[in-house]
This record gives sequence, C-alpha cells and structure tokens, in this order.
Amino acid sequence: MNDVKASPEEEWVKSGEVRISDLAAELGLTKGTVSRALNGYEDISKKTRKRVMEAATKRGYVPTTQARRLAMGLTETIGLVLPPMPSQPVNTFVSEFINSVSAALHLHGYDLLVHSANSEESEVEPYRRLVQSRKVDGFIIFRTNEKDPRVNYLLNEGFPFVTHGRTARMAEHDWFDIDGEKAFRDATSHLIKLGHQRIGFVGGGKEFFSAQLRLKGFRAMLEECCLEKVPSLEQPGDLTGQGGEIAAQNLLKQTRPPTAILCANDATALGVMKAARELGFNIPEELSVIGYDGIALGAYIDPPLTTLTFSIEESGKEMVNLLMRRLKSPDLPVISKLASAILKLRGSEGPPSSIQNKNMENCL
Amino acid sequence: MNDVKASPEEEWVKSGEVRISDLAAELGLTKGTVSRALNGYEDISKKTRKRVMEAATKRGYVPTTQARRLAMGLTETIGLVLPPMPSQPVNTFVSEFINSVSAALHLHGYDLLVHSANSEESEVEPYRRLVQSRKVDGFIIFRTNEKDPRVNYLLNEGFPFVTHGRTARMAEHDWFDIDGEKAFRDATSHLIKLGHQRIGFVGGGKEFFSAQLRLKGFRAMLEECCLEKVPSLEQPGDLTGQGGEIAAQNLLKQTRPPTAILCANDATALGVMKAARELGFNIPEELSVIGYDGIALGAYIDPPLTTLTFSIEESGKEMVNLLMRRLKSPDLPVISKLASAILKLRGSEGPPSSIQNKNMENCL
DNA sequence: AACAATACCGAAACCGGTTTCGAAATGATT
DNA sequence: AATCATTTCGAAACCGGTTTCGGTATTGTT
Repeated sequence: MNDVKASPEEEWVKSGEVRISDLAAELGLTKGTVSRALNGYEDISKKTRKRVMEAATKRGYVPTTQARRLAMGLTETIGLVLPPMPSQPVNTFVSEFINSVSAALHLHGYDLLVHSANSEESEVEPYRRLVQSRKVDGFIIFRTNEKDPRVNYLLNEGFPFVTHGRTARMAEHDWFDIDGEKAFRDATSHLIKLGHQRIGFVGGGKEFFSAQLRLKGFRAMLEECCLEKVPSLEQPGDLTGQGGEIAAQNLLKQTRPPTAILCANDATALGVMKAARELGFNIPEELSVIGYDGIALGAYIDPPLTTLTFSIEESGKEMVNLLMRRLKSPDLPVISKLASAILKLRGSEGPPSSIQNKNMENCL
Repeated sequence: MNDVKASPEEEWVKSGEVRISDLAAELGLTKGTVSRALNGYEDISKKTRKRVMEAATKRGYVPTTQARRLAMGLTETIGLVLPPMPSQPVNTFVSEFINSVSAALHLHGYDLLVHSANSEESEVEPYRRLVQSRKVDGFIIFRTNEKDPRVNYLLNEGFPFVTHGRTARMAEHDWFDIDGEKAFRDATSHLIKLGHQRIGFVGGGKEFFSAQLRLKGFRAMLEECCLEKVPSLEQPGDLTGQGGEIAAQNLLKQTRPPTAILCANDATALGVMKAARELGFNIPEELSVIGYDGIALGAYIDPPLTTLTFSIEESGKEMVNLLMRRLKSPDLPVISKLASAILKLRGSEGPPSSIQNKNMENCL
C-alpha cells in the first residue's frame, strides 16, 4: 500500500514546494479526495483521513492561499486605507490601531491589506480600486467625516465595511465609536467642580463628526451647570499642535482669559500648553488644560497632561467583530457600539487660582 | 458585427461583476484573445485590440487579482510584520513607515500585507506562516537585532527581504540603515564643542544593533577629543521612557553627574528629562539632553527636545527599491544603503553652567 | 499562379485549489 | 441470497485569469 513513497532519504524541501497534487499522487488518491480529507468532510473514512493528515504534516503541505481563495470566491482580506497623514503625525493611534485590527483579523483567518492614500487623487479612489480588483472583502474605515464620500461610495456599492466614528448616514452602516460627547461632559464637569467658571474650548475641524460631538458635550455640561455660553471661548482648531497654539493665543490674550482650556485632542493640548508657557501662564495654577487621546508622551511632559483616554485595542477588536458579523450575514440589521473614554488625571488641571463661585449654588 | 450586444438599456452594473469570459462572449472572441489584447501582446491586430479595450472600459472590466496572480505564480504582495509593541508606544515611526512603504509599493503594483506579531509564539512564526501559505513574495523587516532569527530563517529559505537596520549577517542580505554611528559622533561633537566634558549616555537594549552603533559613535568621538571614557556614565536603557528615568537617576545621583546626556532615542530622552526635573536639574542650563528619532511632539515640550532626525519617507522608498530589485533579479549581488541623520537643534542643549575646559586645547 | 512568410486568433492546458455528482464498494435488512 | 441504504472515493467541472501552440487567412515573393 505504502510503496508509493517518496525518495527514502527524506530530503529537506523548501517551504511551500508541495502541492496538493503531489500529495494525492503520493497517496494514490485524487486531489479532490485529499482536499476533502483535509477540510473535514464527512464522506472520508477515518483511515484515509488519517493517512492524508499524516502525509500532509510529514511533507509540510500548506495549501496555496491564492488558489484556495480563488476557488472559494473570497479574498479573506480586509482593506484599511490610511488617510493622508499630516507631515508630522503626532499620535500613535494609527500604528496601535493597525496592530490590534491585524491581530483580531488573524483570529478569523483574515489578512489586513494596508493601502496609503495618494493625496492627489480623490479620497474614494483607493477604495474603488480595491473593490474593482476584488482585493478585499471589506473595509475598516477610521477618522470619519460627517459627510463621508468613502461611506457614500461603499454604501452605494453595497460593499461591507465598518467605521470608527459616526457619520451622517450612521443608521445605514455598522460603526464603532467612542462617546466623545459624554467624555467632554465628564471633563467639563470635572473642571466645574474644581471651581472653573470660564472654560475655553479648542475644537477640531468642522468636517470631523467626532470633534463636533465633543463640542456638543462641552456645551451641554455648561448649560446643565447654568454657566453661560461665551462664544469667544470656543475656538476652532485643526487637531494639530500649531492649531492649538493659535487658538490658545486667541483665548489667553482676551481681557478675561479662561482659567481652563479643554482641547479636542492631545496634540492641540500640547500646542495650547506651549502657547500658555510663552504667554507666562503657569499650568495648572493659572491655567488648567485637558486633552483627548491619552498619548503616552503626555505622561512625560511638565506638567503631565490630563487627558481623556480609551482602549485602542478594544476599538480594533470590536470593529473586527462587527465586520466579521457583517461578512457572515450581509442582511442582518446594522448595529453599532459606543465605548466610553475615561478621564486620566495626570496633573495639568487643578482649581483656579482665584475661586469665585458666585452661581454655583444654583446648580447641583 | 456588433449585434452580440448586451441588453440595450445600458444598466448600471456593480463594480467588478464583469468577467473576462463575459467580455469575450460579448465580443465574439475567446478569453485568451481578450487577455492578450489587454496585456499588449503583439499578435493582436490593432483593430481587435481597440475593440477589446473599448469594450473593457465601457463595461468597467477589471481583472480579478486573485485569478491573475494565481495564473502568473506570484502574489505581488509584500509582508510587513509588526514587532510586538511596547504597551504605550511614543513615536510615530511605525505608521509613517507603513505609509511610505505602502505608497512606494503601490507604484510597483504591489500590495502591503501587515501582520501583527503574537507575543506568545516565536518571532519567526508569522514569517513562516506567510512563506508557507505563499501569501507574500518578500518581506520588509525593521528594528533588527544583531542576531536576528527572522533574518536567519529567511536567508535559510532563500526568501527575498530587506531590512531596516543592519545585522550580524548584513553581508548576506540587502539592507537600509541610518548611520547612527555618525549621528552620535555628530551629537557628541556638538556637545563637546559647547564645552561639555562629562557626557552621559543612555543606550538601548544590547539586542538592537543600532543602539550598539550609536554607543560606538559616542565613544569614538570621546576618544577623538581626548576625553576619557567613564564607564559609570554609560547606562543601559530599553528605548522606553521608564528606562530613561531609571538611567537618568543613576547618572544624576552620582557625585560628579554629567552635564549632558545623550539618549538612544527620544522616548528615553523624555524619561531622562522627567527624572532630571524631579531631581531639580534645569534643562538646558544644568543639563543638556539630546535624543534620537525626531518625534514631532518633541517640539512642543519645554524645553523643546533637540534630537537626531531622519526621513522616514526616504527610508520606506529606498527599502522598497532594494526589494523590488531583488525580486526582479534574485541573483544580483547584495547591496545596501546608508542614510544619515541630522541634528535638529531645538533647545534642550546648551553650554554647561561651569565651563572647565582643561584639556580642550589638546584636541581639535 | 503556386508557394512561403507573416499576421491573427482559437483551442486547450495550466495555475492550485474546492465542490458537486455519481459510481463502486461495503454493510444492513429481510 | 437478493435488495436497499450507506459509506467512500474518483471524475470532472469550476474559480478567472495567463500562456503556449497550432491552424487559418492574409500578404508578399517569384
């Protein structure tokens, strides 16, 4: 029976040189049978299955991914397109996110295809190419805009995807997001309890839904605590350090500067702190600053940056779960998941130097 | 002739629904002919080629990547395995690097497959899997160790790859690296010219070749300037902020602490600065600090961190060039490329408070 | 006008797997 | 022992392309 053996001297074969047809020939079976044996079909006798499995491991057979995927009509690959980066990216979100997404995908047997965006072409172009050439089965999208062309395109194509962040059409697609509104309510509340009454806010670009929600949370808590909304204390930003500097100058040069500044992200906060230093404000004695993102570097500056932080690893995992569910059953209703950020106190905030809580008794 | 047309009402087809066989049937040709027409074979008449091309664009035909790659026996994909990350990464190298590598690969028609390393298994396991399942044609490796198991494995398999960083076997594989030795010679020289004579050094792990080379450059410049090598001024580190803190404490609590500290990377430098603050050292008046990596946020701390910086984009591009060359002609001799880092002065260094250059006249 | 050379395209094999279908062999039933 | 149900495997189609080979049809040569 076993005389159809390979050359006796068990020579070392380089990885991936054994094809399924080789195995079949060696065992005196057809490749269809070998395939079914390896994939656990029920119509294979225990005896032959064992023979096949043993031969496979002995010869180091691993199926060629391309062929298997072609035959099965799927790519087992998820695409992630990096948004055009600022020339000097400030946070490590992207790499951590890629890491966690990749790890989570691997558990499902999926690969991660990372594509960079060419800033000269349309934002959706990379997506279009990947869809048309059938290189991926779905997408992971992050840093969504309120009106997001990528989302529009994929919804129109009926192509599976999950977003990190909400969009105007969030009722039509699966999404994961951090509850930035609640996060900024918490941070604002924290500052108010410390005694702050004039709190500044440096936002992100209007196009980022998340930045809008953070502003919303800030305003909501002000109102809840009966603090008047002062338009000049709300400055636009662009999620960069430079934007933070400019916004901080606008805030701190006012006749009645704020005693605390809430920033849409940590990069902005660093810019704010820099400007504050240059204008002679001591942090946190004369000015409290709070950021958002929880970047590790924040712990090493002076004073350490208080910030809103969340688990990037969890984000990646959850998004992959949503996407896998969608791929398995495309017709299930859309679902979403909202995770919360927590306020990590590190020292860049404190009570204002001169506490004048006139109206505090009116509120909680 | 053209009566073999599709349904007249030019209905909108979803992307990627047209197969080459559809095109062939529509045109009254065989798929082999269509394929050759589209791929510029010479044995197709201008007339039919034109017909085919037009039909292809009109119907939005894009070849299915999987099928094409299977037929051609290549994956057109490069693998990049993320090394296990520190829980809190501080620099953005990885994302910038991925971005630039991905962009460069795209110019060659290649995709980037990003895989995460599972810390529970061997370091080479991901590589082995990707090789065996034939998911990639080559690898981009970064953060090399002197004795690197990944390099050993791939060299043994004869599988194409390029490293970012040198290894003990650098004569056997293509590599790209930053000249860390020269960089640290420059930085050391800069400090000496400022008047420093007791310069501390916080290194990286012994396993990182690059960290060793940085130390080498530091020592070389000391010797060149006739400054004695003081073992207690060379502290080991681990390329993290925490490591920097510990090392700085060891340095600054000495009876004759250094007036400047050179750090193997910026994360370390941040830890050093933090520890220095806590021990009451003013930077840069009482202590100069220089890092390596050029992280963007270094510009926003107080004082801004002077650092050695290099172009990550160039790194990615060059590595892709090396790898593409290797894939095209596997038997070409090994080549390498060394780029240089430049010292970016931002303010965390300056002349020592009490300049006692006794021996300076002996040297340049 | 006969023949060789060339241009052009069809037929079919191939890449390396998966999956359906049917036939042969085996076992169970009466 | 004949019949039927089951188990087990082979044969072949298929996924969607690429590439080799050979056969017409056309052109060029004498």
